[in-house]
Amino acid sequence: MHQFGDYRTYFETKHLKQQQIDDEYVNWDRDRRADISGGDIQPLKPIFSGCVVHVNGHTNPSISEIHRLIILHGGKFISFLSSKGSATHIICDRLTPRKKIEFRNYKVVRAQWVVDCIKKDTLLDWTNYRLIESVEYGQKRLDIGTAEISNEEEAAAISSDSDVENGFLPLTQQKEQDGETNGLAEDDEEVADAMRQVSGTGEKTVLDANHPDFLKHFFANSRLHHLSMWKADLRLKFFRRILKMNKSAKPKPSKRVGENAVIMHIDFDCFFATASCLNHPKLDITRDPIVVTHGRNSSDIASCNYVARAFGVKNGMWVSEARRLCPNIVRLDYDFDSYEKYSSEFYNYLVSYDIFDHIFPVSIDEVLIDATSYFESMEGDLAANVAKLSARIREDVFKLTKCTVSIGASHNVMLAKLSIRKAKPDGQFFLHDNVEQFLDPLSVKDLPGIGHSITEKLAEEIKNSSTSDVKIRELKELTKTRLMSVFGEKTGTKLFEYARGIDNTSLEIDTTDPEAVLGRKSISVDVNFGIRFETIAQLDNFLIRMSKELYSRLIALGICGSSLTLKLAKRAEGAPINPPKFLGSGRCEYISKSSRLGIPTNDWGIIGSELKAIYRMSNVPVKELRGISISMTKLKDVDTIKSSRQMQLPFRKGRGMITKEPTVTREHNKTPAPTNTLTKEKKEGVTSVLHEQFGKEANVDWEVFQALPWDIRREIQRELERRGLMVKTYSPVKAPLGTKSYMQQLIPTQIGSAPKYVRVLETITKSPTKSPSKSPSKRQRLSPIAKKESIYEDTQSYDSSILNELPSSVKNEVIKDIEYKKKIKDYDMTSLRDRITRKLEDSKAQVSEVSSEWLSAQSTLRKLPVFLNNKVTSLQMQPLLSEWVEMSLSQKGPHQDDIAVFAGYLTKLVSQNLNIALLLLRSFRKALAYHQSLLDMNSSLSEQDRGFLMEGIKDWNNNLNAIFCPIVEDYCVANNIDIDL
DNA sequence: GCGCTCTGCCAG
DNA sequence: CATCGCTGGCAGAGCGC
Ligand SMILES: Nc1ccn([C@H]2C[C@H](O)[C@@H](COP(=O)(O)OP(=O)(O)OP(=O)(O)O)O2)c(=O)n1
Ligand SMILES: [Mg+2]
Ligand SMILES: [Mg+2]
Repeated sequence: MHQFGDYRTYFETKHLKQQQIDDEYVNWDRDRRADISGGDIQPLKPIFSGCVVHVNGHTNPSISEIHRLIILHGGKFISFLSSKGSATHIICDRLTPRKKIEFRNYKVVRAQWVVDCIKKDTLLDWTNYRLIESVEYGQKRLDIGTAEISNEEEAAAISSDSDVENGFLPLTQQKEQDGETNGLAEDDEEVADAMRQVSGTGEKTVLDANHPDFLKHFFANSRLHHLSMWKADLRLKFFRRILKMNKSAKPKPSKRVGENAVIMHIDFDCFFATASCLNHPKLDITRDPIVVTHGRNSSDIASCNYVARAFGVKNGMWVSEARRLCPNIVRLDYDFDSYEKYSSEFYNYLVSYDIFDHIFPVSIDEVLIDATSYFESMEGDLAANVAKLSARIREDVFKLTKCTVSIGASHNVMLAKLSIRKAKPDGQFFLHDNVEQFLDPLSVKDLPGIGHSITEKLAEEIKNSSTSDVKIRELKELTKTRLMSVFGEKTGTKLFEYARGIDNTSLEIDTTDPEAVLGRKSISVDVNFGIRFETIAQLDNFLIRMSKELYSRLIALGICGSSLTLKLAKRAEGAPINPPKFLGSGRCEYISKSSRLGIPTNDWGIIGSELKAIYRMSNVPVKELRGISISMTKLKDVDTIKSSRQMQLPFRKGRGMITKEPTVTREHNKTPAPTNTLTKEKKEGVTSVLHEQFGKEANVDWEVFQALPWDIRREIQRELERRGLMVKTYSPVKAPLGTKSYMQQLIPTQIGSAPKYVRVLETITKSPTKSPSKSPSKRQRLSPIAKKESIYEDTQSYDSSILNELPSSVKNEVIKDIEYKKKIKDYDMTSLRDRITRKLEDSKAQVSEVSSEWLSAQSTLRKLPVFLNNKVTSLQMQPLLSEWVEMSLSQKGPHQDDIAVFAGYLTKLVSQNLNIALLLLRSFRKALAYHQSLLDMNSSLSEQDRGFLMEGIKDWNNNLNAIFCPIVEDYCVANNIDIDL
């Protein structure tokens, strides 16, 4: 990879340079024409705006001519493909079979297209110039059916082996006859090189989560991601709409339940299938069995039409299963843009009615409407009126979207949802009388909110035999008490009431709850696809990318959270290493762990560090990971945080702030993208503040510093180092092992006889484990502290040094490793040790040894002199405290003198810098939680050790809760600060 | 009885 | 090659206080 890394850099640089040259050329040309025409120039129409064009092989006109034409008309030209997807069009007059597959996801178009576009002065439909002719799909037997290149290419790819069985004619491709010799006779050597990059080993396609662009790529293609995002957007939009309407003093319709209420449930029929099918006029949604999917076997079917359903095909089913049921199934590609478009038409139409009491978006293709008032105000027969409105809505929506919707109506939400099942497809049904007869024969599974598990459990409860599906008629025979004892209070009641047609769900969105103003209670990023890691470093990188994704979403909403949860999917016992679905998660066991951050944040550095720390407490080997979810709860509005006493914190506002590396944003996100410019301004601002402070004193506001994005922090840190205001050795960037220096401060010479320090020697040494000469004495073994420091190197962001909660965890892991090495065979531990050794080698630092006497001398420490040392800043305390906790644990807890000293210190700190105080308390909790978990999972501890540790942890917790926490709490109460310890 | 964490369920 | 198994809310069990 290394050699290719350089190669790639070369290309990237070259790429950037070319854009500059292109821009210069465009300017030059404009000036030239201005000269010719005497200043009065007609700017060329930017017909290729948005196009990124790449030329492959020999073309007519030539590559250089195309290059010129494209850039003069507003397009971009790239002479190589740095990664898939960077070009929007590939211009090519000949295509080898190999290239055909390589370019399957591009719009491959003949050079004449460029010429004709300029002739017509407009961007012509590229499909008329596509290199490969459209496939005929007159017969519905075809296993394809899209006009998109990708499917044609698929067809071409499989034609050789399965054309007979699938019953379609291979494409006629005389072009392929040209073969390699002709097609690859590149006159542009650079292009050839670039192509080798793409097709060779150097450039990997986005496959698993290790690729830097995996998240972007994955989310761009994930239907479930789209569904979730659309839903959240809609909820927010309608929530805001209600807020606005309430403000404009419009009396909100009173809630009505019972006989009068009319709830309408409107839902597109097989939405994705119908919408995608509209891209293919030759297909008939009412006759051809159609599914929307990515792949051909273990790929999910997002939506299938009603023809396919007649065969037993269902949404969510795999293609292989569907094909078994219906061999002639036609697979179509997703078209998320068009789904969004149709949905938008639909919702705008509904809003324009302005007669409904409530409009409640359920999903992109589905709403619940409370039309009680409207029908109350109508004359005549209710059923007739409902039918009339339903028919009109269906008709109008079809005119707008060419998609059919169905409508179910009844007196409550549950019955409306059931009614629509009867209505579909392309129908309507108003359930108003004979409810019991309607319900009785239905399956319990049909009830909304009652899924597989509950149904199964109920089946066990009712019949002795399992699985046969329980009808509502049978459900009614169970008493409410019985249901509640089996399913719990809520679920039991729900089952009981639903069976009798009772449902009091209101469509009204509660805007009175102050918490509801945020529109949500949690926000999360989940990935359970493509998760395959070999090393913890890969995982760490991915966690950072996840954190950045979460950060962008928090920023987009202008919120922060103070509780973070990491959920891991671990390959289930007995599940195959490679599940049937490529890069899927397979059968998994789920483990979740949450952490209170103390104060709300959206900083990805903090989030990332925290996640790494949580993971390390999880005891799940990286190789076993199949999925990762992170989620923020206890959300707060950024403005609320700002106005509530913690103003000094530089929390980012709703928009316009972003770290240097722009984070992935959802493609459909309408929020204006934050700009880098603002970051720069911000950064300069911060730096100048810092300059002022330098003038006064070397008094860096660590609190502010801590809350900054890591890149800014690093910049400031460099500045501080330059000015000698920050101990350089605290920087893992420049001196990874340097933190040893504070160990020297921490443990002064007064203890014991002939103290031996951990020292970092600058000498370059290959093998740190074999350096007896530099050792003060005794047997050689790696210092746990030295190991700890080397771990820091794994993290690339500066925040990990100052903010990381991890140190104590990892360090203790290592200590445990050393102490109980013989007893522990844990996979993770071993790999951790390897990692450390390797890291030490990499860092080429030689660490001298700590004798066992020295270690035991430390554990008898009674005071931490650091408290008396004014030179140690508050933040630098953090790692020291972890040391303290750990040392004292072997003594069944901290010494009361130490507690008193720290309590005194804390009392002062709290008024000076609350944030740091909170951070320190958190360190304690973390360290204790970690030790606790070690204790819990390590069954090989001796009873004595266990007793010591248990007592120590208990004692610590008592001290923490009885002494330290009240100090902070009292201060906060006195100053009216809202905290969450 | 209350609040917290963790797990499971469900829908689109 | 494949494939793109997300996300948020609610309920319940279990635990500490
Ligand atoms: N397991 C699922 C369920 C749904 N969807 C997507 C595709 C669906 O088209 C869309 C809407 O979901 P519906 O439940 O409304 O299903 P359909 O619209 O496809 O069918 P119908 O509503 O006619 O039952 O959500 C999905 O991707 N995966
Ligand atoms: Mg639908
Ligand atoms: Mg739907």
